Amino acid sequence: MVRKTKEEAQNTRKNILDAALEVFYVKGVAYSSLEDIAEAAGVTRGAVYWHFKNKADIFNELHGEVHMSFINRMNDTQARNNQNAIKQLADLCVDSLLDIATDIKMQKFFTVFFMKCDYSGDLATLLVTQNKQNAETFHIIKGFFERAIAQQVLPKDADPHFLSVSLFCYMGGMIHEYLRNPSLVDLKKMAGPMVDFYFKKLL
Amino acid sequence: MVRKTKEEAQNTRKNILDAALEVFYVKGVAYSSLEDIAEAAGVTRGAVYWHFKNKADIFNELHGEVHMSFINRMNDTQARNNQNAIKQLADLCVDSLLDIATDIKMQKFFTVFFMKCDYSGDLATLLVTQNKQNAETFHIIKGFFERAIAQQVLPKDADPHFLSVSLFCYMGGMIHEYLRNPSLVDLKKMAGPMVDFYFKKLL
DNA sequence: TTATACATACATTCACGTATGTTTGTATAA
DNA sequence: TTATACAAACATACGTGAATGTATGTATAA
Repeated sequence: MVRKTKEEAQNTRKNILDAALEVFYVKGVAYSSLEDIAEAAGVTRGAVYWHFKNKADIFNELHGEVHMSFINRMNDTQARNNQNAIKQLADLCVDSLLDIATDIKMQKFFTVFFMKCDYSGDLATLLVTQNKQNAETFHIIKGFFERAIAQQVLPKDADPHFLSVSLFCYMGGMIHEYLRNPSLVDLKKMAGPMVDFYFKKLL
Repeated sequence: MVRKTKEEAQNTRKNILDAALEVFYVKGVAYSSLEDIAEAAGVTRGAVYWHFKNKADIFNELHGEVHMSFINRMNDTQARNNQNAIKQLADLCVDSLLDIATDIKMQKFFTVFFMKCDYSGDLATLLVTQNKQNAETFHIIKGFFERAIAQQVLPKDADPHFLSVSLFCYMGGMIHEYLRNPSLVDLKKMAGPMVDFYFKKLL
């Protein structure tokens, strides 16, 4: 039973990626074999090697997916640039956090990225990729602050770079701590107040 | 050439731990074999297995060391509890960040913990341990805020729990981002301003 | 017909845990 | 005090399993 249609092939590819996320989440990237992934996807390693070069390739693909969804969301928000940029940015932060707090797949993604992965060997290049993608995210955030200054929502002497860095660290820390210990940082309840706390003194 | 004295034995044990940190930092915990560590320490796997149960045991030991040094520092600061608690806490944060920005061994420690380790399998229990230890750290931080309220440095309606959580996330994010991309978050220069930025909101 | 989309089979490597060997500090009894 | 027994502190050797990448087989969509 082979030679599926192109559509079917794309489907098994997607199944492999979905299965990989699940296996990575449960066993960790380092301890997951391609056999594990294949089994979870209902195929053999042959199929996995047909669609992907190796484990790192699969992991890269997963990472790209998440990054894209976040970039798209940010650009969508940015597109409506008539409103108060600070409010837009604050809403964007809260929405993102609530998304992570709600969407189980997102949680699995970030848990894998933060805690179930050793960024060494083949995966070391991903750190470089992540830095580039973070720079992209960072640049967009900076844009919000710059527009806020132009809108005179922030004072002229506000430092967009500094603000972006601090916000970036704050957000990353929240996501990380939430995933590590949801009972300590209950994002569903605290996302709003936590973000407000950051933006409070800026206005 | 065997049966060293007790003192010598403790020394090789320390050598193994030092070598392990180095190997973990370069190759990642998941991709480091006990042979790698033994070779770096100038011994054989026999010595490693004599002093430690397995790789996870070594990693646990390393983690405990770092945690202890931080707890000690916090308790030392806390002991001088005559001063302004907020100022103490702020100084503590800046000092810790500068320490990490300066001490290469610390950087290797945290780089391994954040990016060179898959917390799965045998290492999964470390997440639980870390949570307990974080709770300890968290409790001490909370104490600072509570004393600040008692000192009337903070208003009575300030929420120590909330403040501790946000500070904890902020600090963790800074360390993580610094290690991932030192050029983006230059801790040596930004540690002071970043911490000030947080505490400014409180006063 | 041919390349696609896999499944199956194979060879190799590597790391792990354990078992065993060896030497010598060290405690104890005579 | 010294001889002796024991166990500490490793090194070496062994067996095993597991995962990897590739090579090959095969049925079918295009």
